[in-house]
Amino acid sequence: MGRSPCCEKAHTNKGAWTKEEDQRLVAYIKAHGEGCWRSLPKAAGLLRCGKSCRLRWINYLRPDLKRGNFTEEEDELIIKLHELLGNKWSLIAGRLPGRTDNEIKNYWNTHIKRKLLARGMDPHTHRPLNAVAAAAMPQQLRAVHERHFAAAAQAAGGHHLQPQQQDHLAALSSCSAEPACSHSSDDEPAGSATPPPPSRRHLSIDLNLSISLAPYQQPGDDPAAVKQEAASTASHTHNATTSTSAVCLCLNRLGFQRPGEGCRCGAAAASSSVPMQQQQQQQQASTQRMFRFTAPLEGGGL
DNA sequence: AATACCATCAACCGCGCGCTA
DNA sequence: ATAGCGCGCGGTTGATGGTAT
Repeated sequence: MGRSPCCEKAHTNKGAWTKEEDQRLVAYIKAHGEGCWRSLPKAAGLLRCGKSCRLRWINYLRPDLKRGNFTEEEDELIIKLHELLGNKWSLIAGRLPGRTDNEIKNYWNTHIKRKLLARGMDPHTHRPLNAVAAAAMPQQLRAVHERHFAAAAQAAGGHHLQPQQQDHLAALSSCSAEPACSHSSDDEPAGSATPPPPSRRHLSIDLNLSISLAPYQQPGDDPAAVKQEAASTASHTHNATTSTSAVCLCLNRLGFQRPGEGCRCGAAAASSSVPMQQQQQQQQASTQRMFRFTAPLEGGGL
């Protein structure tokens, strides 16, 4: 199907925003709230495209934005989340209060990429740049590595994984295919022959992730409904693998717009019978809640 | 002082997804 | 079932400021 332009481009301003435009946008959103970006420019008296207004608000004008440099903790968190999620900047941003996807994306491209390269890491794969050596990792060494990781997960408590889930989790960790753990900090050159205890290596940053079997089922859930939902969830993640196992990432403010989106969170999806106003209130509250994010594991299932 | 080069980041663009008529 | 719309996302671009020569 054809696609209509997002707005009338002939009569819109482009480029940097003026102070007056900012003030108009802020005043309008304060009065009427976010949303309806397409009609907002006209209503607010702005000669801007709706998308441009949205971007300006989200990336620059929102009152809850944290300005200033990224901390070392934020750096490490971004690296870890990128390792898990890839270039899903909005999801990563959901884990960093006050930071926007655009900001993180820019920061990644200008700072963190270089930082990882300096560590001898590939910023895309989070593996050592010497991938040939990594591929030749002896099976025994790999097994030892994975055992370390599983033990650490157990020691961390709360996550009782099936052996194959442990394998999957280990596979998610770049360490699983590395001759030596390369999650080195600046004072630890990559390629050290003896991997330090995984409990420190892998769990030094609490990502608040939980592992569970998909679909996430609450007591009292109708099994048929759960089954149906599992199918729907799989179809919008990675084209429905045959696997039923999933990594369920319980992320605070992961980026979902509605309760229940992406997964059956304990916070519960808003019922369609709930009045619109109540749903909106729930939606607002939900941004401060925990959500679960499901994605099928690589390479099949249990 | 002038110029070139580089780094940063705000903003734009195109596309995909979900919703609805 | 399908077309159209609105929104959000990720990649890219371009303006600007800083630094090196």
